[in-house]
Amino acid sequence: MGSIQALRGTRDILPEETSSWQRVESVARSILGRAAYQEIRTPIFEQTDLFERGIGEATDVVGKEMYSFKDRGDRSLTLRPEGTAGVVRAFIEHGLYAQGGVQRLWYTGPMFRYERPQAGRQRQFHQLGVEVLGSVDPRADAEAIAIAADILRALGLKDLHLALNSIGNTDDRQAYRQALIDYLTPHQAELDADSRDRLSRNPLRILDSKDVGTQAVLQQAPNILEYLSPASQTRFEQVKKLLDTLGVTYQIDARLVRGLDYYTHTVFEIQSDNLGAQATVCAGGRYDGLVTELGGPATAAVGWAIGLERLILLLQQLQPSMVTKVDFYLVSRGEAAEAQALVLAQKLRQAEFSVELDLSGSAFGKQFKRADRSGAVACLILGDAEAETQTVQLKWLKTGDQTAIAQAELLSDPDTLRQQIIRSLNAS
RNA sequence: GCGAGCGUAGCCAAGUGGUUAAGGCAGAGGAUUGUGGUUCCUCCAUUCGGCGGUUCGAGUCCGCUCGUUCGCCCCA
Repeated sequence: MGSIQALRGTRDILPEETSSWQRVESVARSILGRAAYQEIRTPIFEQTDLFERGIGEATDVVGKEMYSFKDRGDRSLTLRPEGTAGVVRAFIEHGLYAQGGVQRLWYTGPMFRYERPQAGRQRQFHQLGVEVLGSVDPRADAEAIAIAADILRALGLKDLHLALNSIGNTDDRQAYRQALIDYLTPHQAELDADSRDRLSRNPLRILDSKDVGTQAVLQQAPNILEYLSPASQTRFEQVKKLLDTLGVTYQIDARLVRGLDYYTHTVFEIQSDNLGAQATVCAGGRYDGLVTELGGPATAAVGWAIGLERLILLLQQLQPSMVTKVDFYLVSRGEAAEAQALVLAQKLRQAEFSVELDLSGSAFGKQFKRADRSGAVACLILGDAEAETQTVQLKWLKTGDQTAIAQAELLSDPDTLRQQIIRSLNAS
């Protein structure tokens, strides 16, 4: 192709798809609003440092997936690869902690990671996420998880499962990490190359390797849940009990570790079997250390993010998106009539009807064909004869009934007109 | 970064060495110069992602390249 195309890993969301996106946003917005979450909008790029410190230098996201560049002032900037770091930065920068209590925030927008695109994964993708800052209470974890489940359910999604785990506090994880290294080191030869590599760098990540040999070795590996301190254990028990009480079903997955360094205690993923290799639609957890890590006061926090492309993939498996249809399709021909039609269209719109004005100037026959295809409820016809008398033909496309009516009269009683439209829509 | 598959019109496609690149949808015009969803007619790719090679001859074979899809890594 000689012409310019969208960059690898990016794509256009065309009109036939935008209604799905709008539906997701409006469902999420209303559920979050009822739970007292407030929207926050942060910049799409930040100082590179923020992500390096927040997400962790050893993670793949920071190590090889960031879109980083120098600006004209020689500052290193990065297109945000996830939403939490920016929200926490704003939380600290604006002293939101000073307002006391708990901050419940949500956001949505594009994220960027330099990866090879595949099913459910792009370089520019969109997330909708929440961050609950300022509570250690296990109820905060349970509430956040329940709300995520609510949003997915309200959208009609089924066959999702919630995988849950606790990775404890920093000390717990340190102890477990050592135990895992001790166990795996003698088995090094049986591990796949990637896992062998991670043994020194990031041993926890070996747990979710897809390699069968590695998985076999892991069968006998120590379980992280047995390395939790009594306090961490109690905390995890509380979260589980609260989810039970809420009727949220989950499976414990002791192999579930997340890829970003900031997680502590509760971690979870909501997965689908219908997404190919990238099964996770929503993921999150607790991150009690991140706010201090980024220079703020000690603040406990939980959050999650939904991958919107993946969500919409699932939605479209349920039902193809539908095109919005218009009340009136306005057909006109002849100079005077075309001018009157433009005015009539505007007046109808001001009266809150939806109107599509045919601009083609082609023969009436062609315009009718388009009226039909547009799915409009009724067609308005304005030709020389109507222009002369300031009237318009009103034709109900379902029945073919047609009457002449003065333009002024059409606009004089919008309520009756609206009822007629509804009646026509309901008639099969 | 690695592996595999695939690139023919706006979309779905047939074609697997001989040249006039099927067909369908969508689109444009007409039969019907002011009445749709049916029908009928006409038009709609000097060219097969790009470049180079093999051959008398390439959409078809080979090489490279770009794009895309799926998988690995990793993640939402």
